[in-house]
Amino acid sequence: MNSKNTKSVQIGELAKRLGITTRTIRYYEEIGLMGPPERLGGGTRTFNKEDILRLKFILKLKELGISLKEMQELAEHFDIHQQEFDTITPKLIEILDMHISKVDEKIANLSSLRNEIVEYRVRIMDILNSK
Amino acid sequence: MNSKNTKSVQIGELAKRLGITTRTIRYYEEIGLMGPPERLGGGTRTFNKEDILRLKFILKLKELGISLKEMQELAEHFDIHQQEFDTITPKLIEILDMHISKVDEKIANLSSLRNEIVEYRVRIMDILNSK
DNA sequence: CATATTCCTTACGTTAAGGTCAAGTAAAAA
DNA sequence: TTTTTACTTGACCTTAACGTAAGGAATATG
Repeated sequence: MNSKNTKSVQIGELAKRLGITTRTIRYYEEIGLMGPPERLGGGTRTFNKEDILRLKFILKLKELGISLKEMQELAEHFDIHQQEFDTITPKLIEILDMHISKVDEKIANLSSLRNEIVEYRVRIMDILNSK
Repeated sequence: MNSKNTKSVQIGELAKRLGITTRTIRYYEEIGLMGPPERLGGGTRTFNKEDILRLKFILKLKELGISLKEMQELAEHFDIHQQEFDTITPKLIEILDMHISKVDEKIANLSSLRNEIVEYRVRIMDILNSK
């Protein structure tokens, strides 16, 4: 079973739990989003509760459409890195607000795009019908 | 001036007119969207009225959010390739309709994403305020 | 202990739509 | 004619977020 840490998990198990691949987890570590986890004697990664929380947080932000690069910038500002992971600062609010605006903009763009397509469609239909 | 064709243009001029780069035009030819244009003695590409219309059409569809790959499929179905470029068939209508649905879906997704972000934001604000 | 499973690192592949040289010709202008 | 542009092909580069081996070591199971 487990020797020192009561609730540590290996990478495969963790990936399965979260519905992602091991590659994804290693990748997040690779680009500095996850910070080096503890390792077993042989080098096998071990993730504790905190690591898991952080990973879930990352996945949540990703779900919200925030890119990994943006998360890196986020991590620069207030340190997700240094255990103060749950000390959420106004900077996050700021970023979320920016994201809301971005989303609003995208919606607006898509709406006018939709109109254009519909118009174009109408014109084509007219041509077809006038033959 | 011009010897045989009255209104033929070279690639640089055409690119400038349409606000794109020469690379783009060559690329469209490369992937078969444009079909081989006529050439001068030395190999310089020459684009006639028809070529220009086709290119404009491609750019229009691109503006509408249709990918180059989709245009290729489009070209398979009814031949943009063989001068019947302006014989618009119902297949184009079909594709435009598909696109309208896609756009609608994207809008819906972004809307619920927006809600989620706002909710998340509210929760964070609550945490900050309760401190 | 042997085998099966999981894990490790390294590193190239993937997608879209071109961008960016580089080396070499052709055409247009002076 | 010389110089300056413009054009040619070929080939490697770019971004995001991983996918997918390859080859080897470690852990778990019978």
